[in-house]
Amino acid sequence: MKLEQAIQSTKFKSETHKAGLNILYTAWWLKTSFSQALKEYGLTHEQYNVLRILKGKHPEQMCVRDIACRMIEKSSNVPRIVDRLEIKKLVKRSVSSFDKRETMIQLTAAGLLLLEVTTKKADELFDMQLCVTDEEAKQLNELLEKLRQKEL
Amino acid sequence: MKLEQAIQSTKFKSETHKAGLNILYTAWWLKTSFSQALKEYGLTHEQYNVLRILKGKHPEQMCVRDIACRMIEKSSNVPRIVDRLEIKKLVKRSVSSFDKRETMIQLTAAGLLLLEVTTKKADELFDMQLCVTDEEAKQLNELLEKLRQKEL
DNA sequence: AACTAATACATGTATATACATATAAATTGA
DNA sequence: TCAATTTATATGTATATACATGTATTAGTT
Repeated sequence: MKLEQAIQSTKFKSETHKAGLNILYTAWWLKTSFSQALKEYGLTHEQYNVLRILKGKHPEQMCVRDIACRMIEKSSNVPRIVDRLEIKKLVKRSVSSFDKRETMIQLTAAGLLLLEVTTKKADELFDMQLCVTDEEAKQLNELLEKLRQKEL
Repeated sequence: MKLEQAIQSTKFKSETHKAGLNILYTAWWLKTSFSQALKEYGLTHEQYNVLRILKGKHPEQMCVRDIACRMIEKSSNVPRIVDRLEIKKLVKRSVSSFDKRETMIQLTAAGLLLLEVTTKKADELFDMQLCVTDEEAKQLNELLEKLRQKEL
């Protein structure tokens, strides 16, 4: 669907301005289908993201700060997301012996299992939902990274 | 910044998978600088979005549903965003005389004034922050719209 | 060692997102 | 016409985002 239809607006200040809105809309669209797919497993996409990050180091533990800096949305409140994962017994908290300020997080067996199932679903969704060739995806990645030259 | 640095991850299942994450990250990045710019005016970017939509029809009024379907994030709770704008006297609510179920929303003079100032700021930000040529932006728009072929 | 600053995390608050439910008004159709 | 359905909005709840503050621990300085 054209952006014009999606947000019922036809006049944009420039192609660049339109690109900005197009990125925001596409991200919403992607997040929505992703969340939908995770719903039957009782996970939000932020919770899934934390589990994925933990998997990267598993069976090692990770501290909250290390998780936070790997999150897509940097302003995520990781302690609170971990709270919810802990209630569901998908992760385990423990105080670091190195540095008692640090809380170490580790996937449980249940977390690992759930992650395997949901990852399969999530990967399928990405492949199905995103209709671009490998070459186009590469081009898209280059354009997005150029666009973000000016850092925060 | 490369996505790899941004989320400290080097292995992606495919270029397409990376593109998905890249879109999500870029949207977060854009939303963040946008919100930052609006902050000194006491507006969130959703509140700004509603004001912009209202401006499109001003001085006519719009009903909640019409605003909602023009929002970038379709799951936005427009009545609640309008609540906050109303408290700040930036918009005015009234019951439609056509259909008493509809609530009509209209920009106030204060809302219109604030919008003019913030729009200037926001447009400047878009121009400054998004480092692509017109041609690249056009390409980006085409790629995003192709990517979204499979609708929700 | 004791004081200060910095760090890591938890927690609090306001707003937003996502979705379910409630309420009132309009529409449909028997 | 009146009951049932649909529509428009409001409201409630859980989670997330964005940011400020609190608390414990570590690191740095004198």
